[in-house]
Amino acid sequence: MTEPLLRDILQNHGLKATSQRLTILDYLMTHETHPTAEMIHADLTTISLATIYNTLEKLVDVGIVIVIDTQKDGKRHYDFYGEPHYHIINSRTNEIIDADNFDVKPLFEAARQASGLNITGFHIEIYGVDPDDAK
Amino acid sequence: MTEPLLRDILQNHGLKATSQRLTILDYLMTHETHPTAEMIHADLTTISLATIYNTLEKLVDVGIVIVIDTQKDGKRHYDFYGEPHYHIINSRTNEIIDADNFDVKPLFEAARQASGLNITGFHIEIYGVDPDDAK
DNA sequence: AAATAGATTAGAATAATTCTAAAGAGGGAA
DNA sequence: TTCCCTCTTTAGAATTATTCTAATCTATTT
Repeated sequence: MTEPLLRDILQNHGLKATSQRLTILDYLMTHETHPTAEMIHADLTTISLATIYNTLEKLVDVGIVIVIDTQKDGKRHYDFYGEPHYHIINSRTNEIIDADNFDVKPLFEAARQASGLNITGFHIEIYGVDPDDAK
Repeated sequence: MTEPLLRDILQNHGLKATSQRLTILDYLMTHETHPTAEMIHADLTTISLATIYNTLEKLVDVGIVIVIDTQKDGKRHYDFYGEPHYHIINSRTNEIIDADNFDVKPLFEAARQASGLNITGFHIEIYGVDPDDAK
């Protein structure tokens, strides 16, 4: 991704555009691997692990990135959240697939009715298994 | 809850009905607090923390209990999952509300189409804020 | 260019969770 | 009922993902 645009994304969300943040954001936008902090650090070795964590926290706070806890490996996975989407997780392989072929408006309305809250976001994980996996 | 039924729940899922498991399952079924392992241990002091963790893992494996990661306190919260439902989380207070006024069939069908997997379960967390909270 | 609020860093600290290996107990078989 | 075997429980140690510290650096504003 071109640098000026990444810069704008950060600044539009009130974050200083440091070189580390530009690098990490670019990494997240160009990888569909749903990486952990450690995985990012393994690829971006010049950035300290503390900065990886700090930056991810900021990006999550402003809503650019979301956290997925697959609850299988005890680590948090991070996902660039440019367009709202949901996740389909293969229970055998733990592979995470992004999907957006579902309209969340009815769900939001149901949640508003049930809680009285103004709905601000959602996380959806759907679990499945390969049809030809034995049982 | 009456003991024989708890026993059946465990045995129907292939788990031995130990007294610790009966106690923990009863606790989960009678508390809507979405407790952490530590919270359960604080109330059931005679059961070791390792057993709390071991038991929760088993209950999650067989699908009686699910994990909610609110991603706010770094701890896993556990929820008896007798009837499928989704969660509405107040972003200010981190309160977790159970709700079931939503039909997941269309979502399951969308996920099946997107992934080709046989869908086995779901986790949905909807985030919201109190309408009269300032901004 | 200077000022400053915020960011980065290495390394230490924290704490949730998992592991170990020894002792105990369900539940099926006879 | 009693035996037996496999699975469970336990205390405490170990692990490790994440957070903290406090010193140094830098992006942005004036």
